[in-house]
Amino acid sequence: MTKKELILKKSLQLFSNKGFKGTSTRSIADLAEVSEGLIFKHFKSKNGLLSELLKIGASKSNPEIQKIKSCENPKDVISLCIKLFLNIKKEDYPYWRLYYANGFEENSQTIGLEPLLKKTIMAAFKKLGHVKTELEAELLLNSLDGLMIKMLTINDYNPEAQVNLILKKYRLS
Amino acid sequence: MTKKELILKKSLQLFSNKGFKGTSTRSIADLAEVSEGLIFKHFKSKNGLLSELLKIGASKSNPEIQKIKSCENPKDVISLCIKLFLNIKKEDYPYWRLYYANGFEENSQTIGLEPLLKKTIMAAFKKLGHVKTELEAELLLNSLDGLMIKMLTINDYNPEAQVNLILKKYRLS
DNA sequence: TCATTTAGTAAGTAATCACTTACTAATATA
DNA sequence: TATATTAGTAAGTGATTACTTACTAAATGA
Repeated sequence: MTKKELILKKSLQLFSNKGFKGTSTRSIADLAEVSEGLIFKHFKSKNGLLSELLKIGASKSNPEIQKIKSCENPKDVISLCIKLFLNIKKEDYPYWRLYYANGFEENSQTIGLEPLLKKTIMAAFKKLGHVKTELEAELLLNSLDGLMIKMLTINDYNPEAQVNLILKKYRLS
Repeated sequence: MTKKELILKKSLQLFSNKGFKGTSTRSIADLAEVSEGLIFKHFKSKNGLLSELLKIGASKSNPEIQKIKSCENPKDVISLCIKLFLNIKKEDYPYWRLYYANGFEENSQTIGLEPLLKKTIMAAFKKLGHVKTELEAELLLNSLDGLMIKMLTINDYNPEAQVNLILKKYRLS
């Protein structure tokens, strides 16, 4: 593991646990055992480091999202969205925590899964004959966001029972 | 309005918009047009000020919660929980933003409406003959938390259509 | 091989942080 | 009215902040 990768790893850990503003570049350097200057050599600024982390995290979660988007069967689309949680690895929790926390910051106009999946879910509901597709999509996304936040916040929370219940409500199990 | 009240008002505004860690005591003093020292005279520390704000906000929202808790009819309990959003005044949004953002901080083991309403909702579902009352209560709370976060994050978001849709799903409209 | 870029550091920088001190003016209470 | 408490401020405090500078050592490429 290069020192650049070490900085990325340790800063994700700290940002995710103590928050972006609650983490100093000094503490990142200490934990990664590199000089503080190296952070700025590689990422230009603390914000640049954050952007890089969000970019990497997004690209990691992209295949999963793409799989849903390219799905023809609308029932499978809904089903896969609901099951999304079960496929998120523990090691990726810090990224998702960062992603959600970032939605609470100034200026952000969207939060959670909506920008990633709303259009796809709307299309699926339309295929299934629903009329108010936007409202239905938002309802599902709100439920999923609520569950996601719980999963990311509470230690060792197992989302499986909730996932099964939601599947049942949508008659997908 | 006393200077103490001014500090409370302006700090809530800043904490809610820029986050607790993103707000300096200096900036609070500037906005409230008081000396920085006065903040510490009244609230001992920056954290003490935050606690006071959360305490005031909680006491403000308490009557609404108590009304739900003292409700005999289980259908009314569920209905009132869902309609909770419609009764939150725009002026109280900053408090709720602070409350939810605080749930994302270190150490917090709960987030959102769960600590306020879970037991009450479980009891209501039990009265209505549900078996898996905890799962059902969590599902409802997740949906409501998701909606709440959206309402607090997105400017001028109107939750009414979502509220009506959720009421419909629970056959309460 | 030699010049240039890259990885890396130690030791700064000014600005900002939460908080304190030492003080005055107003207000309440006996 | 005398005394004690409270409200309020100006000017600090040392520590920490994100970031820079000036410098090596290693790798790379023509």
